[in-house]
Amino acid sequence: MQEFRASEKKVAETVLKSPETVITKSITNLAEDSGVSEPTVTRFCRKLGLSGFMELKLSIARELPSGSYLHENVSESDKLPVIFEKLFNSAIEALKESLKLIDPEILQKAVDALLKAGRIEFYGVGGSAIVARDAYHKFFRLGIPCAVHDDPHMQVMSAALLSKEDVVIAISHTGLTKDIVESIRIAQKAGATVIGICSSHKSQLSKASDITIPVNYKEAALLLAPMTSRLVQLAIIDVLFVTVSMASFGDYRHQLQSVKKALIDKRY
Amino acid sequence: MQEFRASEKKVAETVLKSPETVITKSITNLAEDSGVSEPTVTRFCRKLGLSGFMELKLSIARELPSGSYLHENVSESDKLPVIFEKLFNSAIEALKESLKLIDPEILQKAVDALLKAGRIEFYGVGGSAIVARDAYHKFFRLGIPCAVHDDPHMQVMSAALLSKEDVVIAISHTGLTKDIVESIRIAQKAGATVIGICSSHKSQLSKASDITIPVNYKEAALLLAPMTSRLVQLAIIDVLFVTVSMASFGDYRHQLQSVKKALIDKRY
DNA sequence: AGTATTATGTAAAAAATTTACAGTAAATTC
DNA sequence: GAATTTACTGTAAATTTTTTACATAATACT
Repeated sequence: MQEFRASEKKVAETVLKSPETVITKSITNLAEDSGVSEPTVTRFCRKLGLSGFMELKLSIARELPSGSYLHENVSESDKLPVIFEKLFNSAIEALKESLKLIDPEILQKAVDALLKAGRIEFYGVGGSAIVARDAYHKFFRLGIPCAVHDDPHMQVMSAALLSKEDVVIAISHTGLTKDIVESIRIAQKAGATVIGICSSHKSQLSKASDITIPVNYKEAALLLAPMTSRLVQLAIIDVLFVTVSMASFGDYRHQLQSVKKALIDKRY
Repeated sequence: MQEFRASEKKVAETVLKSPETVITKSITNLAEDSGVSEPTVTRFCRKLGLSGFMELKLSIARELPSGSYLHENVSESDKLPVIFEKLFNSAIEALKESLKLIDPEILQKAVDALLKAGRIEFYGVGGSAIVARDAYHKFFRLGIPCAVHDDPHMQVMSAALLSKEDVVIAISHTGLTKDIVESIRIAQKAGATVIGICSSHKSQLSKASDITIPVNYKEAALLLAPMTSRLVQLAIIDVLFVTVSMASFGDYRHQLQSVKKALIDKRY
């Protein structure tokens, strides 16, 4: 935005105001609406690294969500096909947004901690317990000593036994769950590093964690928030897991394969 | 496709062959590549319900995945930012594809069965146990008698006790897990309706189930398949849950609210 | 087999986008 | 403080792209 000249800023504002209408407009239209001339619009596009106005429209179209019913909550009158579409679309949007908003640097920090970890514990209660369990189910296969606790009492007991190299991954949608925050405080006292996964930057959990991975804090459809943010959380766990197993120079490869082999007889 | 004329089919083929290149082409280009004239391309667009070629390009751009690394597997040399992008993109693609491929009619059948259910049980082992548990965690809040079992022995015992109005939701990524198939056979013998959620049309689970919800059978990146299909499974559970709670005329509304209230003291 | 209808292409017109150029405003230098 | 230069923006023309109108070829039906 700083790089733009006065007239180009006008164009930028018009585009940002309603990107979805720009793609239907012609360059003359957009120029008029912004109070500038056509070549200015072209110059604006060039400055964005695009070949011209045509490409601008195309790249806006690509960014734009494909479905209808965007950022809409489900309502009681909705029938299944509509709920289906709304729900899947908001999940897709949440993942897209996270892809933009989550800083890979933070994830890398989390991975670094996990690679050094002597022991990894996953804490979550209620709905977040599922995510914790999923994480456990993955990391456990690498042969790293792991534990998952959805019982706050087990969490505090287990946390007290951790040591300096150990890592706790704490999951809470709101980041306001008292039990979880208490558990990680104890883990930290014991010297462990805490990775927090939650939806709010300002929550107790993110303040208390050593590394915070923020999920979906731009959520629009409130009713669907817990569902979509949980999908994002799971995807983040996947990223951490895949990166950890790749980063350790194939050390874990035969660990994973032996686990896979053990399951063969369980299938048709 | 049937509606198209010979020359229009040529255009359709060219577009389907590589949609991503069409958006960079001009109408003359596309006409040449398809061996037809420009107006034919315009006519083709009109038949699709679009105003012209311009709109075709835009709507293709909208459909097209935003990220790079499409349908690519993660490889050992990948660093975290790349893994992050690949994983999230394949999750997004999987959801988009499911949105197109899953027939709402089938989901509706599942909902109808669930609405009539006197008791709902969720079965899954290994990685799918997480999905089953998540489903339980949702439906249980509606006040419907529910159970989740990841232990095959518990599954068969519990299944034997079911009756005609009861429903089992069985989850298996491959659909080939012996234990699950055995469990649902017993549930069916007891008279229960079985809803199967799995990735293959031809799997044992889908054959054995009364209602099969297929997930992601067009998967490309094999290594990521279990991760992405699990996200889709969870999203489907969400759809079933939301539809069931909406469909019952708000009956469940205060059930959900009392559950919510019960949790207030657990937060800051 | 001839007529009618449908399908496709050619050429011209219209629309949209870009380029070249000119004028104005601002900034820098003397 | 004036002059010159540089940067910014608009006008008009040229080019490209897309669409429309019309003509011809092909197919089907009587």
